[in-house]
Amino acid sequence: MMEKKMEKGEKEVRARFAPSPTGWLHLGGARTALFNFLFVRKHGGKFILRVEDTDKERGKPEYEKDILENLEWLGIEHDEFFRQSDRLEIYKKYLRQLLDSGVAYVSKEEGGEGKRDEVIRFKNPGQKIVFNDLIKGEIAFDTKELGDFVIAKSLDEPIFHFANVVDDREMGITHIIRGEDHISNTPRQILIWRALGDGEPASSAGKQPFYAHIPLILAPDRSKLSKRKHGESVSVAFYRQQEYLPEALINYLALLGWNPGNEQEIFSVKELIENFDLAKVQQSGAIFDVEKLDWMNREHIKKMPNYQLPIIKKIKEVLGLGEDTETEKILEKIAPLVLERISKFSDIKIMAERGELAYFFQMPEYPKELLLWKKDKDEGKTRARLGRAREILAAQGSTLRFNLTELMTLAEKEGKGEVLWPLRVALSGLEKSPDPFTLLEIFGKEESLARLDKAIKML
RNA sequence: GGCCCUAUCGUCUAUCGGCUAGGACAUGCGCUUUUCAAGCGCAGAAGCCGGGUUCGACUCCCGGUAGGGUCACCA
Repeated sequence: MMEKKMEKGEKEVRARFAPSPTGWLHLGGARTALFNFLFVRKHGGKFILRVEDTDKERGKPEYEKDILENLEWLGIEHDEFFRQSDRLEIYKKYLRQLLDSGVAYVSKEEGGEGKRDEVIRFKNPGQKIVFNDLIKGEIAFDTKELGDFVIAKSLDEPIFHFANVVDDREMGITHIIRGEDHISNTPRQILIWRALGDGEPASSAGKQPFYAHIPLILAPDRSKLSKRKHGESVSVAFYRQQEYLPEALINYLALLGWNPGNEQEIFSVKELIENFDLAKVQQSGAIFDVEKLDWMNREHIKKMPNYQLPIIKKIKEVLGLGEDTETEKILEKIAPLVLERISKFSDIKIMAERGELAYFFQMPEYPKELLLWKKDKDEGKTRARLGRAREILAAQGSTLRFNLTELMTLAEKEGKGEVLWPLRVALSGLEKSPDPFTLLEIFGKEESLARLDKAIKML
C-alpha cells in the first residue's frame, strides 16, 4: 500500500471506526469504515478499529465476530484494535476526575424498571457550540436544551458519549469520520471533550479532532437503512454470501456519496486511496442501487486476470462435476459464455437451476415441439433441414474450429430461423441458449452429430 | 413538535457564476449468425418553489416547501 511520508512536525492522521456489536456489519457501517480507511491510507496515518461494547444488554459476541470478519473480507484492515470493555479502568479514572472537579455529579433518580436510582450526570454549562464539519461546513448548536445529560450509569458503566470521547482523546484521534446521524451527538461530545481539559494529556490527546459527517445510505424509500425495515440485504454478509467480489462492493460503496470529479467509475482499492478526498464527499444521502452494484461487480470480474477460474470452480460445485479432462475442456470453453450471463458468482447456481448448464455435459432431454421454428412448424421440413445441416457438419474435419460458412449459406437460403432454431435446440435442448455456432464449436464434431441425430430421430 | 442536515435525469453523480446542463446504471429502440446473454449505436429523461445579489444564476444569500436525521440510564 502506498503511504505518504509524514512531514516533520506534522501530526499523524489517526481515524477510527467505532462500531457497537449490537448488529451485523451493515452497508452504512462498511462505508463509514471504508471512508476512514481510504482517508487514513491516503495520508499515511493509522486506522483504528474500536469495538464499543459498553452496552452489556444488547451487545453480542457473534455481532462483533461478524463485523470483524466482514471488514476483513472487504480488505479494510486496521492498524490498531481496541475493545471498550477492556478499558473500564480508564473511563473510571476520568469519571473520578470529572466528579472531583465538580464537572460531573452523582444524581439521584427515580429508578425502577431497569433504571438506576443513581447515575452520573454531566453539569452542562449550556454553551453555544460551533464546529466546522469537513463535509457539511459550519454547524452551530445551542446546548442549553440538552440539560445535564447522563454520562455513566456508575463508575464502572460509562455510556456511549463519555467512553467515546475519552477514547478518541486517549487514542489521539485526529479525524472523526462517521455517519451524519451522529451530528446531533457532536455538541455534547465536544462539551465532554472540553471538560476533560488539556490537563491530562493522555498520549497525544488534547486537541479537538476534525469532524466529518458523511451522508447516510438510504433505502429506495429514502429512509435510513435498517435491518428491521429492509431485511438481510442491508448486511455486508448478504453480499458476501451472494459471492460478490469484495473489491466491487468497495468500489460501489466508495462511489456512493463520493466521486473524484472525473468520469471514471471502476476503481481498484489502490486507485480509490490515491483519489480519495473528504472535500468531495456528497452532502446528501444516497440510495443503494443493487443494479448498479451488479454492473460494477461484473466489470470487476471481467478485469480479473483469471476470471475463468472462479467461474469453473463454481460450476463444478453447483453441478457436482468430476475431474476428467473432457469435462475440464468444456468448462474452459463455457466460462466466457457463463460470464456474459451472470453478474455475481452465485448467479451460476441460478443458471444451473434453470437448466442452463447441464446440457453442456450431457445429452439434453426436450419435447420435439421445441425443435419447430415458430414461423414454420412443419416437421418434415425441419427434419430435412437438420439433415442438410448434419451432412454439412459430417463433411467437416474434426478440428476444433469448423468452417461454418456453408451452414450459414444454407440458413440464408432456407431462412435463418428455419435452420438455426432447430439446430440450436438440437444442441442445447433449450428455448434460450447461446447461438448454434458457438455450441457447435464447444461440442466438436462427434458430439454435435450425436445431438443432431437424436433430434432427427425425434421428428 | 424542538434542534440539525439536505435538495440536478427513475438512481448514483459532473458543474466550484457563462449550460446547447456532461457521464454511468436502469429504461426504450436498433445492429450483429434465429432465441437468450453480452457487445456496439441511438433515443427519452433533471436544476423543488418564490424572492434577492449580479451583465449573467443549477451554482451565492434569504424565505417557503419537501425529504431525512436526532431528541435514552443504546451506540
